[in-house]
Amino acid sequence: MKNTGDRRRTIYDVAKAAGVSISTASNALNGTGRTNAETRERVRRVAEEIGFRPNALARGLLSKRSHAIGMLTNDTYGRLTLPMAAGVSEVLVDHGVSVFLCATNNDPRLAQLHLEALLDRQVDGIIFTATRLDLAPPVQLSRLPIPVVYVFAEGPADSVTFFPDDEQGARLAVDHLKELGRSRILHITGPRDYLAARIRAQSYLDACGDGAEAMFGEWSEEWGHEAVQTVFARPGPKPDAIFCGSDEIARGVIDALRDLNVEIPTDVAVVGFDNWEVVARQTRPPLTTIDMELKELGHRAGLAILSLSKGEPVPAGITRLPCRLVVRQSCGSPLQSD
Amino acid sequence: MKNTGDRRRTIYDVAKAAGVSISTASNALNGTGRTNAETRERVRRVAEEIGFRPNALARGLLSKRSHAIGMLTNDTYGRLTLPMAAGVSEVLVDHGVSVFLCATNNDPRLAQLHLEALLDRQVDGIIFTATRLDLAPPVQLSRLPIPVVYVFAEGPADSVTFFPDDEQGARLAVDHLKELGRSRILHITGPRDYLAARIRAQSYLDACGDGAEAMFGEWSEEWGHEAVQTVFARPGPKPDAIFCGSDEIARGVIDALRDLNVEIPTDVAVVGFDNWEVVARQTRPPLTTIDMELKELGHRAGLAILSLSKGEPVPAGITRLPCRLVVRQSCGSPLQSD
DNA sequence: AATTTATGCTAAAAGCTTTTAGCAGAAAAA
DNA sequence: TTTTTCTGCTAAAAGCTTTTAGCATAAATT
Repeated sequence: MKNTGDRRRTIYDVAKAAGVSISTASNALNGTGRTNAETRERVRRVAEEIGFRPNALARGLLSKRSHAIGMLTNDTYGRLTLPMAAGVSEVLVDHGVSVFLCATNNDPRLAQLHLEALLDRQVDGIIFTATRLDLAPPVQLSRLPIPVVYVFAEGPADSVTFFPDDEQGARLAVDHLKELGRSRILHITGPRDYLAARIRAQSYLDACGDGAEAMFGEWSEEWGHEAVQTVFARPGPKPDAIFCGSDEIARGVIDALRDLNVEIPTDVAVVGFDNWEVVARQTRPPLTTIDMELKELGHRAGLAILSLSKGEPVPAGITRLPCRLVVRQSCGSPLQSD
Repeated sequence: MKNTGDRRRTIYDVAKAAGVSISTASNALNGTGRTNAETRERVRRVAEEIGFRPNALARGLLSKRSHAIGMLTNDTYGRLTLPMAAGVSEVLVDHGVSVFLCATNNDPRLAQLHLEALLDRQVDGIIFTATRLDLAPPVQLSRLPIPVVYVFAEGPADSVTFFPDDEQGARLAVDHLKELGRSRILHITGPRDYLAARIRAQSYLDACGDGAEAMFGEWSEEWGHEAVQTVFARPGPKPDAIFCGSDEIARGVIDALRDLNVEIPTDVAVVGFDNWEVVARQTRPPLTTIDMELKELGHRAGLAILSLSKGEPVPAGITRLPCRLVVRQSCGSPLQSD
């Protein structure tokens, strides 16, 4: 008597098969109202048998909660979005909440279209994410009737926002280098107009004090390569460690150092930022780097939007989640499996 | 009289404001039934004014079509999934269809959970995607009441499936090398138990004939590096071109060649596979490679599931979409901007 | 014995939309 | 004039669930 595939079973089918009314069936299944234990069991058994599953549309229509949220991203080739989206999805699926993924391509028309579709679908909330921390969303998200959470993206002043703690991450890198006895630490990072780059650089400067130098450039291997060549070509003392603003830069740095016959980590230790495994694992030697815990960011954002959608209070403002140091072999630490 | 944010406007509000019945309002808005042109315009204007947008839940409940689909993936760090998902989303948003993203992490329990949630939500179809072509889905997808499309993943024999055309892609690479006058072409690729690796290798062998050699190993830079060392250490003629099974391998190959002071492309030309920009653009010289057109795969899968969900016929079986040669500088072609 | 309380169930409404069937009135045909 | 056709609208049903209000019956209290 399993569902024979002709059409989905409804609670009406359950009620009929169990010989009770629809309301009793509903009460029995949800544990609401007053039901005899025996009836309750019977209804549940019957529901199980015929393969009844409540229609989420009907349920959402009534409760005005769709148990779905939208995730708006402007990143399409992103190593950032998918780990976060997976984190969101992972933490919400156990609460019966599904995630609409909307890739806006940074196109305002597309963003507007997606936003309207999400509202029409009565989503319980929206998570906005971007590839840059300081880029405004391509669409007006502030006066919405549903909660919005920003993750890896800047929202209005009083919004709920999650960022990786760039300052702490940078400190983690510098402290690690210092603990290993390095004293002349150089910082090579991305463009100065990226907030994240500025924060990391400032944290590095605060930690290293006099003689510290932050070189801003591009988020590319090429820039890392070029910066190293510049530094090693000019007169004066050479660094014994380089803290890079991204793993890609670190990769360029490592290549350039090898070209110069500088030993890693003996002569110069290198730390990256991102823990982008496919890069960090493949450098020679494998790269010690900072992980931004993207999945955890997704978890937190998911839980926040869940609370907000239930009307529970969530502290507004920016929450910065700690980064994690991933030790590989580019700093001369005791070799350890990763 | 714009929506003041207290609650969403319903068609009841439209009807009242326009002084007509609910059915007339619905007919006017959808162009169904018989309506006077003047009334129709008035209703539409009023709807616009008060910011009415139909509730997708109610609509879906009635029509039994939710205008949403699910995308099931077992890849979480994927450079593959997001471009495809973006392609799907992009092509469907204009048809009013939204996409649920479900990351299964290759965990059958999670996959089952997601699948049930999707069915409860009455999705119109499911797109399954994986990181490997020949991996079975972690959950039973065959006897579902809704259509399923497989993309970059293997489905049952009679299912609708989209793959990149690995054979054509490999041929593209080999032909390109031959046209440039290379004759001793070597193939370095991933593990033999990957279907894609076998297809590409076979295509390469067919095109190159006698003396061709396919070396199977890992999908890693390290393997590319190691393979080159092996080949150049042994006696006998050396290749004048290397076709790599992935951009990562190509990267390792290029590094190893540089270590051996072999000039690229003068002595050896290199072609990759993936057009994974962040790798292919950063090698020195930038890598000529094969693009699998992941976004286009997403487009096609999206259109296929759309047709299927409307009951329109879609040819079953495997459709292989052509790959594209991306010329950069690792083969000695005339330098061109990319 | 008469009244109150508790128990287990059900009918009906609500949530929002689309579709079906059908009702008046006007215009056209007989 | 009477009958038919057409036009423009509306009431009501359907889609599936949860919740509210309430109805019998049995048990407990006065």
